[in-house]
Amino acid sequence: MTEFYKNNPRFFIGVDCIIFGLNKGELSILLAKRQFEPEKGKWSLMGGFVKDGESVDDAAKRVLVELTGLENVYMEQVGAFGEVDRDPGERVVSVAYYALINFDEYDRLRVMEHNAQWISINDMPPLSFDHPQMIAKARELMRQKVSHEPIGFNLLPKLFTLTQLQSLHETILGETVDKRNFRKRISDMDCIEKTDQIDKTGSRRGAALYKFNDRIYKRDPKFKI
Amino acid sequence: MTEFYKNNPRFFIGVDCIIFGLNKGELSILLAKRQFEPEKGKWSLMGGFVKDGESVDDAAKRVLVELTGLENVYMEQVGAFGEVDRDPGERVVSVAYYALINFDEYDRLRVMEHNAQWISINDMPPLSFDHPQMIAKARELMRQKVSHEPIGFNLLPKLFTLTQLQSLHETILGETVDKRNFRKRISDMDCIEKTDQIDKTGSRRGAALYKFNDRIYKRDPKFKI
DNA sequence: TCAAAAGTGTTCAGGGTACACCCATGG
DNA sequence: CCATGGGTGTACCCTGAACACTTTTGA
Repeated sequence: MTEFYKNNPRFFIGVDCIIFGLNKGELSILLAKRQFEPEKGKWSLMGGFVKDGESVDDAAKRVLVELTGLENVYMEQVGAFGEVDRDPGERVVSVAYYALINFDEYDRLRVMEHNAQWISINDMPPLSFDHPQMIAKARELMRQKVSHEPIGFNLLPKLFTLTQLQSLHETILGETVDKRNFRKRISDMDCIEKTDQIDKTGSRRGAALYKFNDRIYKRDPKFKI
Repeated sequence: MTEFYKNNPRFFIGVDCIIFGLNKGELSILLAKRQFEPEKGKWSLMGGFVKDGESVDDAAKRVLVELTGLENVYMEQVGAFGEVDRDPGERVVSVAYYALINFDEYDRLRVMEHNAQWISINDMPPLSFDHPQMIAKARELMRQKVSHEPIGFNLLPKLFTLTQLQSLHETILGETVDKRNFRKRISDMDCIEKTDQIDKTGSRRGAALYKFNDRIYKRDPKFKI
């Protein structure tokens, strides 16, 4: 190692995952009650440390797999959080990521083993460290993206009703939208296809199930909701 | 330190600053030819290492002051770059920031002492490490922001002509805009005020000089160009 | 007198928004 | 038969886009 590097200090680098899922129609985050100090007893994002020989992105993916068993999940970096005292235990610079997972597919056992629970974003308990800021920034990034890129489908089942899709968008955007206008925009988009299947669980009448067609989207990546 | 932390490795944490300025009307970045290995001879963003007891944001501000003498500069975090081999010399995780500075105000001497030069973004030389990706992401973030928030004025003199402002926006957005439509939008915004001064350097006829009124903007923070 | 940049309005189309009622079904 | 969510069309407004000529003045 050259002189250039070795006069500088080294730091722990953490990753924190803001894992979004739709729990009974409610946009929720996987949180765990901390089992150890510092901030034992507060709720906390799922995190870990970057290992030797592991990229920061890979560390985040590893944390996600350890907790949910899911690979190839949609993830975005939220940013680095580097205040000196952000972790009262030790100096840790943390890189936050958000992930959008399909609620039907994750490994229940792993989540239980980590004492993690789904908490609705409308019902956040006190959180440790700077995790509230991480979540706020993640939600803002998601909000900016959801209207222009088809990321919302990562949160929905493969087949979904338009009411589910609209409700998800309303939650992410934080505002209601007109049902007819919403459906008009949907029907203008080739990449959202009606199937011949019907969902009978949400209403007596039943609602048509739709699916997102990635191939069509890739061929003509326009998207506007 | 608890067991929880101490089994994890520590890393150098770098900061890299993408310093934008308007050099003779050209959007440019301060770059330095690397004086030492690794990648000696290639061009490089201005960077440094996070020190003990210093936040990551503060490290970026320190690098900016060391190079330009400027404080209270507009800066945004671009993100963390954490690939294992991104720096061939040593494992360094780097957090990139972009800064928008007023070209009239920086300290020429400091820049010279660091062998830094302004290079137009249209004329980028080969850059070291993952600096091209950092610049690309910074430009994308700036592009997203410039139409909705008044950040462009950080790059302009206190008094500027509408032609200068339009040209800046065109450079950042990467597309030309109609002069009349642009000026119509400007005149709709109370926070951009015409002064009674005239710039005679850009044309024979002379162009009215405008200024950005931060107080008015803060009172009614709407902005749309 | 001419080159070079500053400055100025109108028209049109398309997208976005507002809005209310009937349908199908299970209980 | 009724409660519940599913599904549908139109009219208007307004924003955004296109577009060309006159003015000023230093050289």
